[in-house]
Amino acid sequence: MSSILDVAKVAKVSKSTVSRVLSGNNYGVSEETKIKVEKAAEEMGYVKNYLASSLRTNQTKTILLIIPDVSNNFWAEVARGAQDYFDKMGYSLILANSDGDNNKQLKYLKMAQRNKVDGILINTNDTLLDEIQNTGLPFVLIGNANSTSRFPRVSSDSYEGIKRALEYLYDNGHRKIAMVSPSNKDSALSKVSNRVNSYSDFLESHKMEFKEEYFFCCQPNLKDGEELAVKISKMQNPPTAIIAANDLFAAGFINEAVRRKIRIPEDISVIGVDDIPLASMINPKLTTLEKPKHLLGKVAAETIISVIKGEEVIQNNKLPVNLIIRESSKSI
Amino acid sequence: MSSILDVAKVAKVSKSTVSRVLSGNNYGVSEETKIKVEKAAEEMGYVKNYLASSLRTNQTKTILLIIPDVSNNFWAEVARGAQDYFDKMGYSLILANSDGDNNKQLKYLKMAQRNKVDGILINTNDTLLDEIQNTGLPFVLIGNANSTSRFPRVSSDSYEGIKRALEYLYDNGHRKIAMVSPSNKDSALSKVSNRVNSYSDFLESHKMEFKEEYFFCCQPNLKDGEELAVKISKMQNPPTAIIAANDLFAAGFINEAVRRKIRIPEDISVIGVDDIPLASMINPKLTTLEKPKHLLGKVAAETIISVIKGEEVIQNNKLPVNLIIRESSKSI
DNA sequence: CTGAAAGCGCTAACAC
DNA sequence: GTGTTAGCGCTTTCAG
Repeated sequence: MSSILDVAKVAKVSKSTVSRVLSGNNYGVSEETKIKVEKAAEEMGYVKNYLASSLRTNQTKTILLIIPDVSNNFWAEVARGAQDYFDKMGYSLILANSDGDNNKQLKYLKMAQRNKVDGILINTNDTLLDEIQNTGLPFVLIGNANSTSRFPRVSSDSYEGIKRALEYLYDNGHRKIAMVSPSNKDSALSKVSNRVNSYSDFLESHKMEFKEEYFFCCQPNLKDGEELAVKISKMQNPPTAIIAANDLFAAGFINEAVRRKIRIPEDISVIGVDDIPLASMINPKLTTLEKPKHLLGKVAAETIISVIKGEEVIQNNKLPVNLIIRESSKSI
Repeated sequence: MSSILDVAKVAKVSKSTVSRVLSGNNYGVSEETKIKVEKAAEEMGYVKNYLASSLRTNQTKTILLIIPDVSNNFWAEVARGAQDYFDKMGYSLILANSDGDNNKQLKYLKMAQRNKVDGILINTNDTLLDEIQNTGLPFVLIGNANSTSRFPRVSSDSYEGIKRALEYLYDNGHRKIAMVSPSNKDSALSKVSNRVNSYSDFLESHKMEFKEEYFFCCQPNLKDGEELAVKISKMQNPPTAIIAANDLFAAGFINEAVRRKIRIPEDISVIGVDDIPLASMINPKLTTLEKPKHLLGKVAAETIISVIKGEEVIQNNKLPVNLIIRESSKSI
């Protein structure tokens, strides 16, 4: 492996000059020597050792991304969006899966300091904010728009999204609209959830009553979707529309509902959230609130680079979500 | 940021002693001083700078993973499997998406050298093998079991898997079994594809004839699956079973077949390949050959670490695939 | 415009 | 068992 010194010898200059040329920092290097150096480096197939460079400059051009799980399509898309942008900017992306576990997140944060990454992109709950700050590293939070806005954060605008979905249902004649909140009842009702806020604000502004029986707290997975279908199939006065926890949940709901002879969308319109690939593959194709997954990753990536550069960034950047109307919903 | 020297001062020892203790390399350090050093480091919240360490030791404890696309569930699972293992071993995982594009792969290979990763995990076609070797870095290939076996490689055993699926269909009375190959006809028939080899070997050993009309070459996606359903719906003598290009393809096939009043599995049994989450969510639930995605990543990770250590590794490690029987297939 | 020299924080001979 | 010293390969003053 040839070093800067080898290049210097071949080009018959000092290694500082080589460094000046090769780091792009060639203020005050004559065009002539510049070419001489570049040619020498090219000829001998020199590749710069970023490790040594980083040790000096204290920047690694590497970002740590901490997400719950890449094998969840949502996070995979976010990762992809981020990596695409980083790649363009000459950055590398270290991937870390936390499963939402605080201990794992702490472990990765520690690693970040040792490995000297330039910044951290993380999806986390509010309990770890202090520790994140204590790393002393630049960071950007991803997701959880409802949380504190003291820090740079990019997430999707669920408040507006849910409102959009409710408007669509309302305009199509629905008045008995059930809402599923992917959180526990306490935090949901304590005004911490954008989704619930959006729901209750909408009801209020449309002179509708908040009914406990149309409000559900469930885990955003297939199983809970199926369970809700069971529950609803037994209701005397079931809703005519439902906004699911997410697409997976909606898929489970539809499967079980159909098994119980509830027709979708004739009996109940269902709207998912996320727009995962599955959404357009099930039958009926799912109407859903599309979250800008890839964009979320890209904007988060842009933001962390801005933070690193010391630029001013938006503290709580909410990306618009989009209602995709497919086959699982209809007017009444 | 405190350094090893600060710790040395506090503990009143030399920095080499500190290094000896903190790098775990404490041969010939008295228990007493060891404790003294550890306490000092702990107190001042010292965190080791791996950059400096790496520059000296020439190892970064970082592996580069080059896959086509994380937002494809198959690769996401592989990435997750690898990262889980690396994490346990104290390694970091740099993620790179190539979209199968040679130029992108080359770019990442170049990066690997500069960033001094300890090794490379890559899914690639055979055209880039020389360039990969030329990096001088340890590497392990992922996937494409049918390709050259001159290098360490881990992939799933499609030959055996397809055989298993065929046996299942045969034992259940099927004699008109169609095969879809996710490659073009030339390479498929030129004995390069494990899948096709497995198919023709099976036919031969069961005294069945290879019929052109039951052999299809398609892209492994939803659209091509739908198209094949159209084609098959028009056949005079359609197959009673079909092994799809993959699960996505199978989903497309089923959707379109049902639309054309072909009953699955009553009229045609269909078997997918991959076992993506979708497989168990569509109706009917898909019988499929499950590839050991997570395991693939894990074993690849294990293997690269072995290669780095200079240990002997299996050159062409084929992981067993598993037939999951669900609802899309039945006996005749 | 270019070179000499110091040093980033760590490890690894080599002494004692 | 512990300290001294010389770098790893680069960037960056500081001279000239």
